[in-house]
Amino acid sequence: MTNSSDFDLRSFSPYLLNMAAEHTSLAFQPNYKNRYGMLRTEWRVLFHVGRYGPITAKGVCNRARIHKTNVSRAVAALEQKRFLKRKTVEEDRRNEMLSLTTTGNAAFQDLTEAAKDFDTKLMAEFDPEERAILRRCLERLAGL
Amino acid sequence: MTNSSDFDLRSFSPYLLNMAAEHTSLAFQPNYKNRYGMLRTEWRVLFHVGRYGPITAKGVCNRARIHKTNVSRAVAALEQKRFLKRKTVEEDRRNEMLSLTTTGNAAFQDLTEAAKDFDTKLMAEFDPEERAILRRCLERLAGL
DNA sequence: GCGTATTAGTTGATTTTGTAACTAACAAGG
DNA sequence: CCTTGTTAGTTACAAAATCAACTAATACGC
Repeated sequence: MTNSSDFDLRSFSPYLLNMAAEHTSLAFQPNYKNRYGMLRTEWRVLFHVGRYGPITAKGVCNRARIHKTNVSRAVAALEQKRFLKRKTVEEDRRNEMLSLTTTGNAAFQDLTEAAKDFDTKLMAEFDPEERAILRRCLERLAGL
Repeated sequence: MTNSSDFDLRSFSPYLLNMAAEHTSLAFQPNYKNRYGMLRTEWRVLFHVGRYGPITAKGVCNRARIHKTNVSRAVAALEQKRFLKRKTVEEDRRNEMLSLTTTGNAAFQDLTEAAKDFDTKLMAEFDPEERAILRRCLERLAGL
């Protein structure tokens, strides 16, 4: 009974989740990689700045759950590519407000549309209740 | 209408999947990391060898969808930790059959039990139909 | 005010992963 | 046999994520 031969890794949720996450992320990757030369982290930061900005790097960390060193590097890269600009907050000079440039905003709009479409196609395979359950489960598993 | 302010990254499945995958994987990590000093890839390879072995590295690649370089390194690490042994197949000396040592098998049994328990606890939050739907969706999204 | 603690953000070193080129063993066609 | 092609697995190199130590600015306690 303690025999492990009845346990398949596919029954192990973290494993399945990783497979699904990798598979879908990889499928979306060309959108930001080929067209804008962005990394996954950069696209995520760009999204958060576009959607919730002006916002501080710390704010992005909290919302996106990305470590501050990675945010820092992504911000530097996005700034160099002229997608994003920063402005020190005078009341507390430790903070920098991040916002998108016109170019950055265009990319953001474009990628957001692509993401919407991508997601719609992905979810088209499931019916509405399934989608709702899937989403609820994932949010819960993600600790949101 | 083309406005992106109504689109939250939490509505984007690849993102949600990544969050859920990271969160749950991180929660399980101590089991193989602290107790056996293994990396995630090593634990996955150990599992596949234990569950489906004797098996070749290539076989692990296919089943586990891990790239051969990573399997190669994980096998080397597991071998050094005396969890696994290899034996060249004499009929075709390109192949190596991988199998667990006694120590490796003990770790495998132990970790498999831990994985079962972990998954049971994770899934306890959902009712049976939800679980079934979740699993079906994930398998589909993972391209299985 | 002044020493200490905190916080935002950056930088450098280490580790891990991914990519590409490589070796060794075999297979197949001539 | 001997060239060409293919497969299993390794190694070397580049890209990326993680971790720790650092700077700069502010807050707090006395």
